[in-house]
Amino acid sequence: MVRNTRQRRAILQAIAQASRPLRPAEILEFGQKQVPSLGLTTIYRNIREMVDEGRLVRVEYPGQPPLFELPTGKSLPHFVCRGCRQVFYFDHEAPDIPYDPPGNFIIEGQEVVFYGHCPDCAP
Amino acid sequence: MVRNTRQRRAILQAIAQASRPLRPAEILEFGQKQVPSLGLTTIYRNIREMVDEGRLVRVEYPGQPPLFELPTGKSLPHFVCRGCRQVFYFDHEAPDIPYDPPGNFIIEGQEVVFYGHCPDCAP
DNA sequence: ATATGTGCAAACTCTTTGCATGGAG
DNA sequence: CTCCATGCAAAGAGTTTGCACATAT
Repeated sequence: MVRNTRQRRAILQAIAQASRPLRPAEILEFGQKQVPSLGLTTIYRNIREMVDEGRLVRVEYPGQPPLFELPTGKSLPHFVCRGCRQVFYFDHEAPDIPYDPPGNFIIEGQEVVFYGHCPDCAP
Repeated sequence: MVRNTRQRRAILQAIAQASRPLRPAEILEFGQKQVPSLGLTTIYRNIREMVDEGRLVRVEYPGQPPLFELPTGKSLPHFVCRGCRQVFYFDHEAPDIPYDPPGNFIIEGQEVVFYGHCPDCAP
């Protein structure tokens, strides 16, 4: 039984209104404008549940703490620049790779990371 | 001036002998078989330098602390088990993905991560 | 009424930093 | 003999947990 609390509404609203993925501390900051008593613990507990339910997506950038955003629906390949180390999303989906796994490994999904140089860091 | 210490040799040897990327705590565990006094601080300081020099590669998977491995030259696909969360290497190279990058991005390499269940965690 | 959700403080994990000692060159 | 490297302890980020109180249903 999932309860519809002020806190949960504030958390989702904060993420929905942002134009970029947010850190937990940022969700707290924005959420407290709706519910001033909101605590970090509640943020963590709720984003964890929401990620498990698929209502939220965790985004990881190398060497940084994770960010959270609403699901976009597609799994876009990302690109790590060897110059500035920034991470970019490519906006077209990458084709699946045909791969025959050894032993009894069961492949259920895949992710592709491209490395190279972004336009600003072109060698 | 980089010094060739027992500790550095132990760290590199631990990583070289492993059949999978290691966490800093695992590097410590294996390295202490060579140099019992080896400390975690030394691990962190050295892997950071080695990564900067390109003698070591940092591998990041969502929701996990980073792992470290030697540069392979070829891109062996990694496999992350959704059960035990361990990371495995697959020993055959994955075929390159034909992908046309947007704008002026230059793709120099790629890495593929498969997700699923390993033999021990088969559902 | 009742069980789930919240908020505080404390615990925990991973990583970095300060500083005196150790050892490679 | 000089410095760089090491190891300890402590500090720092980010995250999780224990527990009493609040509140949605």
